[in-house]
Amino acid sequence: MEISKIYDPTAAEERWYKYWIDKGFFHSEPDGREAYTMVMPPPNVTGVLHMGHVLNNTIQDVLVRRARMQGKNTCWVPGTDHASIATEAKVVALLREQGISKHDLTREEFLKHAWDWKEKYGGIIIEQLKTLGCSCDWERVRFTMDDDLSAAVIEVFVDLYKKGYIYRGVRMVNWDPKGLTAVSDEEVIHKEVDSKLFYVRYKIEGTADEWITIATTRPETILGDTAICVHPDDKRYASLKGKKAIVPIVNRAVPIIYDEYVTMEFGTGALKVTPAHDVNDYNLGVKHNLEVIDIFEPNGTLSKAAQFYVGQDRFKVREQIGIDLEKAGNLVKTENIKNKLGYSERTNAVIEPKLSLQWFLKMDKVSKPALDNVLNGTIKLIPDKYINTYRHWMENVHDWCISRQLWWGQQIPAYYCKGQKKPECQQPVVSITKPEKCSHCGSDLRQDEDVLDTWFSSWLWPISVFDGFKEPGNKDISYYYPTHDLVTAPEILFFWVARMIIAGYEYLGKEPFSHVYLTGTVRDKIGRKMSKSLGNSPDPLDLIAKYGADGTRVGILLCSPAGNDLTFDELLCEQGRNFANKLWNSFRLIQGWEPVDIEPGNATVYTNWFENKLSEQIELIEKDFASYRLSEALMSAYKLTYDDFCGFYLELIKTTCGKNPPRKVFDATIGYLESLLKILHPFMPFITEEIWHQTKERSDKDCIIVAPYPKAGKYDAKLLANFELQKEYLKLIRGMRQQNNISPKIELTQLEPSSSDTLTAGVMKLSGTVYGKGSEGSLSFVLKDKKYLFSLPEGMEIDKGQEKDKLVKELEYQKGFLKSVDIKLSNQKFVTNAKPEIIQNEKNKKADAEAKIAAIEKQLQTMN
RNA sequence: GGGAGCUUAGCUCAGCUGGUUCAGAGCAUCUGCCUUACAAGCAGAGGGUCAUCGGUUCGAACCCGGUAGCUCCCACCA
Repeated sequence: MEISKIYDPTAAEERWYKYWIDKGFFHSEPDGREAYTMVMPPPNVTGVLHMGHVLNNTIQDVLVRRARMQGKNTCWVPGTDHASIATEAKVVALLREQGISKHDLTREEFLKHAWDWKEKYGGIIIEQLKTLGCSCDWERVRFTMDDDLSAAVIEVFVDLYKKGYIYRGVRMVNWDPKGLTAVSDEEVIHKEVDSKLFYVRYKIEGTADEWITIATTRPETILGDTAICVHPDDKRYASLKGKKAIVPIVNRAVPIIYDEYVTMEFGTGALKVTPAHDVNDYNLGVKHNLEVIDIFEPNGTLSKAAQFYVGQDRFKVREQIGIDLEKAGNLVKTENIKNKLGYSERTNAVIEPKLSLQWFLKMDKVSKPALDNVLNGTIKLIPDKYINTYRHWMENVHDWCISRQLWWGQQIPAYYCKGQKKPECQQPVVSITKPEKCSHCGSDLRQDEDVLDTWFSSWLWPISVFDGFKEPGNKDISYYYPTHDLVTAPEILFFWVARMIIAGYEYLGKEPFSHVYLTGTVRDKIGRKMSKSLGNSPDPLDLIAKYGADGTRVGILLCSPAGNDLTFDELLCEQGRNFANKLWNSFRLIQGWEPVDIEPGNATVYTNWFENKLSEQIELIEKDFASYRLSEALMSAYKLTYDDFCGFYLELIKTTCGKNPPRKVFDATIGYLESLLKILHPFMPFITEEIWHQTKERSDKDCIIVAPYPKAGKYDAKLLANFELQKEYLKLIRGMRQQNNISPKIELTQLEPSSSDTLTAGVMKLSGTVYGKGSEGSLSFVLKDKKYLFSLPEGMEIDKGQEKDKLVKELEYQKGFLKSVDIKLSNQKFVTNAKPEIIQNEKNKKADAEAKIAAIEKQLQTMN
């Protein structure tokens, strides 16, 4: 059968993915084997696959596939997240396009639209993950708003409320005027921006021309001012005690208060106080019993309470009020400054601090075990530099604002009495199901309008996907929990990872996972974060179409050390594709061989070598996996295949045996190829499966996806070191052949390094000009301190170079080295502090150097 | 404002307890080859004051300071 020179991934990838699912390789049920469990960080249901997902899910798939090949019962649970703000915003926008306003709909009507939308578009990312080759258990796919999962959320809310960890209160929250909801502290991104500092003077009440000047970046909030605050020690303002200032525009008299909170050095040392729109001002307001005037509507326009500019946007008002203040003679000056503003993570709107009634979870009640168990290593963060960050956050954690003024999500199970006939009626009733009537007065109840923060459902993910709440202690949860690895982005270490750990300890008393692998952020070639808005992210599906899923996976993995950001370049995918093709062609070569029944002879040397090499490299790859250095593991496998197997081993067999290798050699070679395929399978699942089935006839379940992962055998390090020289030699000969147009027969019969003639040949630099003095027909050289003698290919000439210079330099170097060893050995401090074996080591080095010096001197004498 | 980390070849990164396993890998570049597995290939070559200044040491990419640049996290000074 003719096999194509170029490997075409498309057909094979689709075929094998279906095959794996058909044969049930992805599905897991509890059994007697050791489990390997992983839950996928659920992508937003609205999402489409981007490079971050590719990175994240490729890493997960590599870990999962390797575990599966190691014989573990592997369960990778996929799913999607309802992402309340993002999804609701999308649905609202879609409805708007259809001319429907959210406010014209009832909650039920809106939710129906949202669910329709979810059914239609929600599965996209799931299908895309399949293209990438993710071996998830698709029979277990979950959505954070599935009935079971929502029920778990409600149950947890009620439970925490009963424990007294959840409370409702008026607090200053981060208000997103675009999303029209409160967001948590973690969802606010601070950015430095250029802004203007306005110096505004307020007249002192009852005086003709006495003023107090304040500095503010937000002059529009003047309308909500209820005090002026100065430092009690500030002499400039000492005389104003007990007086009042007149707020410009609104002409309201407000008290001048004294508080140490004010920095005397900043601005004018006087501060306007707007308790409704600044956290600090709010605190001052509470302390000094100030009036609170909320001048904004939820959407960021001015409310009636502002009296002026009603209905206009806050930023427009800021401009206008500057002009108006100037006209009125209140504006002293403006200054350009840089300050930091909070932006909403989801909508990018400038966050407005706003007082509102929200639900909170007291974090200090639940966070301790989550901190302790990361610090004591029960849960390992990879890389561990994140431990510090994690600790800092956990030690300073604020209460979590868990209510959102949205409809898409789990509605808060709190019920309020409509009648309010008795004082007790004011307390909300929190319960899993809606009570019929108010137990105090018998009135009807209404449910809290708000939904819970999305993270309030995803923090239960590792438990709820195994029905750990619905059916505590069920077969799945007891078998699969705790899970093993969690692969996610560092950005959500607090949003999600920390909270999952909290929930894990709170509800199961156990960590949800043992290792957290934090991936980097995918950046483009010039270091910018890849994002849709910048348009600098390639569409992963295009990459897969162009380079195959295997090539794309290799491409992203090659540049992804744990925790470091990675600069992605499409070139890497090309490298991946080329590698796949190389592998394919190595198979083509072997496939074209016809073994004969003769004894292997010399070829045994090569098979023996490769066996050793394989063991050495498998051991190395094991180590890389153990420390989660996936790109290193891949690189080792890449070099083993490309350089050692294709570039050297196959080349040698081909040269010595032609198309008819001895059967033993042939069988061994197939075996090596299979080992390589297995090692590569987690990285390149498709091509390896494809070749696996072409090497021989196989039964339907004999697939590489479940083939036993190779184990490292014993190997002879010395033999391998010698062969590295053989490789250099082979390359040398090839180079000679090409450059001199001669064709020496490649015969590597002298595989043992020559022990004689230590320095007679001098120093030869293999990669450059050949220096040497060897006799006709032989060549010796020094590499890594050892001398080797090989037969010289016919027709090759030795270039007699500056041998003497080299030797002189070597001599000087060795003498200098000897001196340093001597000094070290005579150094009291060193000797007293050093371990005995280090001293012995130094002594050996000294002896070596002395021997070399003697040899070089002798050599130089013979040359003179 | 506070904290963490980084800076090694054109690019992306290895480099453990300071030394003779220390200056490495892959990619890219250049040169020569379409040699029957593979041009998505083969052979060869060039390329680094290990950011910078100082210190410790017999010896520093590595340890300790200073400086510069970059990144990230946290934070309620208008």
